[in-house]
Amino acid sequence: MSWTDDRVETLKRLWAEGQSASQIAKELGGVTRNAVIGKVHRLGLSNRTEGEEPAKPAAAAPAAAAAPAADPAPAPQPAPRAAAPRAEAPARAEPAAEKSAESRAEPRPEAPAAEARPAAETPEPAPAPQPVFTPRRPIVPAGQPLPPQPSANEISPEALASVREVEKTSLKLSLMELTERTCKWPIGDPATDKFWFCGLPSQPGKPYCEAHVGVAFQPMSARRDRRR
DNA sequence: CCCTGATTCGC
DNA sequence: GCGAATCAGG
Repeated sequence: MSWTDDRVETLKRLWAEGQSASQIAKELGGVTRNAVIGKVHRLGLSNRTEGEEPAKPAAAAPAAAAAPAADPAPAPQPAPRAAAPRAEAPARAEPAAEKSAESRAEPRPEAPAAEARPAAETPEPAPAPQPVFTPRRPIVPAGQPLPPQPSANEISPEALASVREVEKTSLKLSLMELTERTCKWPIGDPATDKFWFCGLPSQPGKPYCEAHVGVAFQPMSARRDRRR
């Protein structure tokens, strides 16, 4: 396979989305992750710190240089390995007044209809997973602002939200694409085209990714526990 | 071990 | 330019 204009375009897009080289390689097909990485570098889009120059302070000034008067940068801040890939911010005017909102407490990132279904009864979680375009967010681990809730046995809303988030970033693999290390959690309706498998890295020895392991392996039904 | 990207270097 | 091999890290 060669790097046709089309494939390069796809590469750029996926890379910008934050997909890993191996994932991109798999989607493109016919290339290895090395090829992808190599191409990425050749294209010069290895580091996506757009709008922010790496600021390579030419600290290698010859010793002959006299006293630099005032030392400006006291904290060199060793460039972090690789900035987390963030989605393109919606180019918007930035009113200075925006700052006040900064102190606001976050009103909870997502709160979709967290219908508490009967535990791990049915594997089909999302009734209608719309193929919405995801801006590639780094999976919020759903912290733990809410300690213990009523039933410690139920799937927490956070967990459900987390799962939904994860499913947005699922690789949507087909049956054939599943391997021993991809999450095999089914998403969507098998009777329709909107069906695929999660495909995210599975937990070692488990059939599902971390998020799905969490909802798949419940400690038995939460209800009817009081029975004695 | 699994994975990640980075780099090298023969082709 | 390409990408396998290798390196370096998580």
